[in-house]
Amino acid sequence: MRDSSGKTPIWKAIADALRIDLAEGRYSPGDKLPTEAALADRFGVNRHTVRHGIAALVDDGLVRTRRGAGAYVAATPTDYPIGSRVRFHENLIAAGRRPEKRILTLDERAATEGEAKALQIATGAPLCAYHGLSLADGQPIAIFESLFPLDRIAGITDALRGTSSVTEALRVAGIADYTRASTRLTAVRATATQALHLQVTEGDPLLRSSGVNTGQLGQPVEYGRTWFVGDRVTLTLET
Amino acid sequence: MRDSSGKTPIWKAIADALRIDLAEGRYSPGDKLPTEAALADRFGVNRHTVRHGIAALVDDGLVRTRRGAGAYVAATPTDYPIGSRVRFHENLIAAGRRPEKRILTLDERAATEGEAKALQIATGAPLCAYHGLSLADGQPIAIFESLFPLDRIAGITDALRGTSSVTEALRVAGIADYTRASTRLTAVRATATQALHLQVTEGDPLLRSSGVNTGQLGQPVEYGRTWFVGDRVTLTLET
DNA sequence: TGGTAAGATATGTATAGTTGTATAGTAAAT
DNA sequence: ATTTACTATACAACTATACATATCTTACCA
Repeated sequence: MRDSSGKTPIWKAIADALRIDLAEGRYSPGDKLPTEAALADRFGVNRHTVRHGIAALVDDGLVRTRRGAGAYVAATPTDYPIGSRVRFHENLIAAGRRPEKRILTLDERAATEGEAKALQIATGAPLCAYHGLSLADGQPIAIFESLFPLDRIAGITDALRGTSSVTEALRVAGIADYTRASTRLTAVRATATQALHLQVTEGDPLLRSSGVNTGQLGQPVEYGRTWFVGDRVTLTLET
Repeated sequence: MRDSSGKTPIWKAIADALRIDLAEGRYSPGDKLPTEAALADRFGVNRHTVRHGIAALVDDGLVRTRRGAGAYVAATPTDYPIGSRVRFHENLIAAGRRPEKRILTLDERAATEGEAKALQIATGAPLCAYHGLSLADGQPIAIFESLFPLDRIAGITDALRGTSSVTEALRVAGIADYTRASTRLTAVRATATQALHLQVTEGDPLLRSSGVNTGQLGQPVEYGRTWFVGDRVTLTLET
């Protein structure tokens, strides 16, 4: 079920891009469009694909071509059905919202190779896996998975069962303070399971953040990954 | 023994065979794989079976396909540090990659309300709009739009036409140094046009970063938005 | 000054090759 | 009986290349 909203053919996307250029007044009637070769280069496609796109504009009467000369603007569109241009849903999750955490699973298991590497422990070493859901005003905004090395932080599992707050649980387990050593961000598609928990559609864009928190001695105490719903969250970095 | 582990599907065997070819360096990033027909012939199977195998490699991010062109070995994802000093060329050179910028459009126009607010200028004030494509090792990794207030930085447009490097152009225009004042991140879907330029599929997840760079006096000199391809870039935060 | 020829540039046309998608069918495993 | 893995076929979409044809530019010459 992969975005049944229909894929736009390349030639149409090019035609639309040019239509926007016309509508925004980047070209006036009588102006010469870039050559087919230039456009093909700009869009990174074959000249024939550009020709197809231009043909659509000619068909609409927006452009007129002359063999050997070029393509010239005949008219500018009064309205272009490209839909919403650049859309800003800057839905800041600002202050004044009611945060909530919900535990999905909380268990102890062995570390996989990648997890072990991030936490600087041996593959197969025991860890606590805390998988949960973050909500604001009852609306899910992220799911996360936090992993704690049990060799370093015994009793973290029970601590988490009591509080659901990572900071609080780490304090109970003996880690008074911790700092974020690294953060990595990228965008991914929501899997079916993620989509279910986050109440979005499978394939919707998620902002994935992964990072390691270290204790006062520099030893990794938590490896966490969080998937934010792109529509509902904007991360703001202060520098 | 009808051990299921001994019964590898054909498509998987093909994928593994290709994976070995890649791992052993028989193909380098950017190289073209044999055509599906050729592979089908070589392995003595139907083209669809080969396609299934290649699809697995695409899913792993090892290979990229272009309709009508072929299947190409993908470059490994780029780590992109983002902090108070964001410099495209420096970042990628430090990562051992060959950076490149391509100008899509470069013109001067009036600021919209939102843009004016970000740059702390009056709505309708003149600005320079630089829309372009960023590549690493020839592979597109992001598209961006940078806006410069012309009242503060006269001549930036011509400077950009010459160099395409923001840092260099700002230097020519009199801004010796600048730092990033704020960064905001979220995940969005690629539009048809964005997908076209980035050579991804419409709807693929993009990491959108927007931020303001300020000069030494703290005055905004650039308001930029960048859309990174999730598959090809990981932003790393300096702490 | 004006005309003309040559060359570069640009669109139009043709052909073949490659990937993407859809449909239908077959044999084997569950 | 249904599902799974693969085959077979056809067509659509895009690429790659070559060449034909029209236009523009420039140089040259009378």
